[in-house]
Amino acid sequence: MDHLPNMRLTTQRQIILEELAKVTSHPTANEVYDMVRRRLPRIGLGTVYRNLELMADSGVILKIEVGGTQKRFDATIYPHYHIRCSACGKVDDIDIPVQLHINEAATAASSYEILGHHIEFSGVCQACQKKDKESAVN
Amino acid sequence: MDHLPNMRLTTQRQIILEELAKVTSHPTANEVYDMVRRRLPRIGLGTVYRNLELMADSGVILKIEVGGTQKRFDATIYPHYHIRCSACGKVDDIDIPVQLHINEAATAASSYEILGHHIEFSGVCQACQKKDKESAVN
DNA sequence: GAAAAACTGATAAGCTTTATTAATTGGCAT
DNA sequence: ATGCCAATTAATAAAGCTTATCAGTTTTTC
Repeated sequence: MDHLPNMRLTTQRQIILEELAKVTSHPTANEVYDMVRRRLPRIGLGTVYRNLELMADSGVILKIEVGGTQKRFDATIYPHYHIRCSACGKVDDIDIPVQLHINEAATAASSYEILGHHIEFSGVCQACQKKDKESAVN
Repeated sequence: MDHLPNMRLTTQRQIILEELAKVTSHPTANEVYDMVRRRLPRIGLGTVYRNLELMADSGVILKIEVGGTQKRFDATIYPHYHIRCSACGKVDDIDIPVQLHINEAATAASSYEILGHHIEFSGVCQACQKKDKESAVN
């Protein structure tokens, strides 16, 4: 949120961003760490955490805090919603129109100063639907 | 989600539910633990976690997984949305109409089997708005 | 009333995230 | 180019939240 005074463009930062931009899954910090480590084997996990957090604060990437215990990150920063598989925990984008009007409804209904909203759908992904059918046969 | 074979109504379970029903905040497991411990000083934290999880699975209470790292619980189980203060992390209910239509939109837009959705607003609560103004004077 | 099942409390273990610190690096002004 | 200094890094420890384990207890069932 704040101004970022002298944010250096380090190798680590560049590669973290590049790797995150490669995928459309919404990796956790640890998953990003695994991806980046293939190119920078000596990078520390703390560096990945720190930079993901910094980049999210500066708006370069998106931090997604949905169901489940872990934070996830996304290089796609335009407003969009997510769906999370209740079976395997996978998170995908879901392409429905952004519901601008509900922020106004929220402003009217609450004493908070509204900053925004996020919608998270829950469902069962195709892979897990298949698994369910198979195990139902037993 | 599953059938719950012989779920006993233990003292611990009753008191956890009673204490949760007393508040409209959305306490974390640890906060529930603190509340319950005033009446059952020897209860274990694991028991609180286990029972909150069980009751959420059986639909008696609601498990809320919003921004922030901790799970929160709510004795109010009718569908409603939440707002989270980005400054202090407090979670409140927000009373706007449930957006039934977006589940259909999601079904059309995705290969997932849609189970439901949740909307989380982010904002600044009144207490934190005051604090902001005070510190802005400095 | 005995056997089976569910549950508890205590504790340990697991996993994610944050903090600490000495060493290194990138950017800027000489 | 060179040197300086703040920002950054890697490594590690520490912290925080949640889940697993298990012996002992309570409840149910027959």
